[in-house]
Amino acid sequence: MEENTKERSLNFVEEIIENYLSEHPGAHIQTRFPPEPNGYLHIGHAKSICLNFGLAQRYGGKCNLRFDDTNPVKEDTEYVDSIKEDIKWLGFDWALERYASDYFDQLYVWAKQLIEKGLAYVDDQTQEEIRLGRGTISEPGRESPWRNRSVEENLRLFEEMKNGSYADGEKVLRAKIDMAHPNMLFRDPIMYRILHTEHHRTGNKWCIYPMYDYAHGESDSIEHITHSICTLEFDVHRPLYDWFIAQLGIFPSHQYEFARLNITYTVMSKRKLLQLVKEHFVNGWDDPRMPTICALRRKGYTPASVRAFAERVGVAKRDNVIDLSLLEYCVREDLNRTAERRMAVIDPLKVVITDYPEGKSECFEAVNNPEDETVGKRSVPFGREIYIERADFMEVPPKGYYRLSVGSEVRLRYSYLIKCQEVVKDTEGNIVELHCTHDPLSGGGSSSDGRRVKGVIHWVSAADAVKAEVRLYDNLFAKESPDDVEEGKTFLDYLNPDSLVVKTAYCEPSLLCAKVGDKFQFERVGYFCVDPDTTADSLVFNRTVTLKDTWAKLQKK
RNA sequence: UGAGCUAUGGUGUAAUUGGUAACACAGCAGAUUUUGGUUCUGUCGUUUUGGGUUCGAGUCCCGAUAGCUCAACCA
Repeated sequence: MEENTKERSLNFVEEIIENYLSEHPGAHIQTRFPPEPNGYLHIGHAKSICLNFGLAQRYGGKCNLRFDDTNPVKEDTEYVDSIKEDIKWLGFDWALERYASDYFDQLYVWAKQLIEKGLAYVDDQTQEEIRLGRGTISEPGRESPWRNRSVEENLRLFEEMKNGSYADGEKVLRAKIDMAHPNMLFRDPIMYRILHTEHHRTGNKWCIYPMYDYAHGESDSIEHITHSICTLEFDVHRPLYDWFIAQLGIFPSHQYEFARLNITYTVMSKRKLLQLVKEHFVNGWDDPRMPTICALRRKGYTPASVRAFAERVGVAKRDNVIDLSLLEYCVREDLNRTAERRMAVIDPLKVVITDYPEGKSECFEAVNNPEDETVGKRSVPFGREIYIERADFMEVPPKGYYRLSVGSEVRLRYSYLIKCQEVVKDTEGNIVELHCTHDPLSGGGSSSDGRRVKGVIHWVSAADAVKAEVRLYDNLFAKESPDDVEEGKTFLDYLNPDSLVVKTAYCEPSLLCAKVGDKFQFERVGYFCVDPDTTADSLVFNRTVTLKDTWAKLQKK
């Protein structure tokens, strides 16, 4: 992919890989992206996807997609499908599609081997007893009374567990390690629990299911994963990951951890995202305000922009919070190059060109994309009555304002120079209409006398305007770090009440042909894309991101 | 009986592995511009702290401090 060829220094994972490659001449790397199919992927996963698949591409290796489906109570094929769709949309393809559940038979055999080696036992304690027995962070745990059962008894019990002789929670299989270990995970971790639950792939074949710690390393090993890359919170799991592989004597996969992605003005935890959806603070997983991949797609982000973002945030081990502005920069950078320009008025104010003949109309040529001549030009109709943006007129213009005001002249983009002569107000004093005159010699380009006008505003012919619903999105949260909650509050208290504003816009008629997913720059306003809610007789646009607005910034000061 | 991980401008990430701390985003100022967009130029500002080793330390050593992770039959 083009952005991978750019020169830049190596991140720490790439350094590890280059060392590995130089120490193993002729070897190739194998990575994997291992989501649990229990929810939708978000931008944090996109970073992981770009890392795992990107590394494989860059170093001539392979990357598998492996669903970590060891907990049937939370998982579903619905999520499997959405995950695959998102990865493909991002522009990646996996070598092998695998499931941890593909390995249930092998995992069961290995568990019996560990029992035979005296390294695992069946524990009859209740969940509560096990929890208490584990001790705490500063006190050692206690050994289970069932810890020293014979190999034969453990083997028999484990098989009975598998055969369904026990109810959920009655027994577990535990690794026999060290109940006083400073790493809590080594205090006889649970390897298998009983779950009489149908699995989305194995159906009712199994009623015992392996835990993450027991399944993950072995699954990596089976696939000969050379570099098992995960996020920092799994750091404490690595010794256990290595322990199982060592005890079994199987292919030595190795785990490396990087810091997960955080972005300002949003949350990234699956739990919180689920709550936003379930409690209808947003309209589903693909609500464009969500940080999910499907939401970004719907909002109008391009795969290339998300990839570029993943590349720019870097890979390191320290906790980080990326400025949302970087994500926005990435999508603007891409869309500026690729999105065709159109004119649309979001907050309309009618303008009558009083000296333009009634009933007359004409067309002006407009450049589709100044960054890309190959996409040509289009024709935009003009008439006596047009709409302009309310913000493009001010009765009392502040210093530095060079749009329209009474007596001032502006350029209508691609069209005439107009001068405002009169403001028409309703009985309450609201501006309802502007009366302007035009310079008939200024159409499209130069002015008759070479005078230059600084202000250029966009417009739409009233007679030809196409109405569209535009959904203007802002940050979901009003607080930069909604995860940092003050006493007595929750992250929900920081939701931005204005994260979605819906307006009816007047669009130039060429937009009538726009299809779902099409992306445009509405000149001087922002990037927009056609939402799937669009029907034959109603156009709906999502605002992907605004244009940079230096003027608005100046005004805030 | 606590263990592990991490500390570099506002935010991220680098630093040829001990040799002038740089790049991007954000900010600020200006130029260009029929988008207050784009582009271009300039500018602001950085090694948590205290010792030590060394001609020389962001990098090595020792000690503090701060942040994060771990006590699900979740992943």
